[in-house]
Amino acid sequence: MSKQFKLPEDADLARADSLAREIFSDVANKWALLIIEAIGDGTRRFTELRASVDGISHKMLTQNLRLLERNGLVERFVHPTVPPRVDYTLTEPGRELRKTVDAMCAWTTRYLREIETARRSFDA
Amino acid sequence: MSKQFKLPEDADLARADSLAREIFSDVANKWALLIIEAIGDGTRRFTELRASVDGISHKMLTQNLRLLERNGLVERFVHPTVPPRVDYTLTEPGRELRKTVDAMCAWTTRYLREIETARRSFDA
DNA sequence: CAGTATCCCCAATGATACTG
DNA sequence: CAGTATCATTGGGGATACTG
Repeated sequence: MSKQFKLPEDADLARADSLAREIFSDVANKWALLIIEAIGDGTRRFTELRASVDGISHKMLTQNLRLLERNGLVERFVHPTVPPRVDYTLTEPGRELRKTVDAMCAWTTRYLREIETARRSFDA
Repeated sequence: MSKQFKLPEDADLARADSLAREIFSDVANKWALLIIEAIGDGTRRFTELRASVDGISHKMLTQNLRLLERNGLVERFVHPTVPPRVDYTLTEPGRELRKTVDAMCAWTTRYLREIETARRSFDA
């Protein structure tokens, strides 16, 4: 049985393990990863993200931004102006995670053709 | 607007782009990634995977294995025996993707505590 | 054992309307 | 503009039974 997460020898190892699974579930989803990628190394506003993450709904964006914020991957700056302006940036953990997302995107591009071919042969 | 996927200067760039999004959606989901991680560098049987991927249902396992097979990330060896025996292994693209999954798992472990802290402060 | 098929239902999601 | 709240819908996903 391969363990997905290497954990420190800890008294409550089981708790840490379940926490790891929980975090992984939060993070290993399409929208969260695409949002992280969209924020990138910049500062993005809500509307910018909405436009930049293709196909995401208003609700999904807020929901996932809250999730990312709660896990400390994204920082939220509310400008006390009217109309309101909110800027999102990645935190250090967020930036680190982004590196792996970058790798996943690169992987997708790299194997695009192979995958297309595999699909065609499978569908036949 | 940041583009998630860097694509070759291609006549039908748009098509490639939508394909990339599609593949990313297939791949950037919890179950697919955990299955890839569970297969690892070995040869795993259906039942082994079922036991190894915590919380996955019979249905989700078959479904995601088919998806991964269709995209050419896992290979399926059916032994013509009775009872049947089916072995799953990662293909080269699958092994490459696995590296990024490994990175994500490592990230999870690395930031476990920070995230836990962030959550607590957020929930307050 | 591995896989398909069926039923069924709850939760995830979209659409819409409203507020500071 | 950014966000919350509410409602309606659907399809994701579980449970179960059946087959080669």
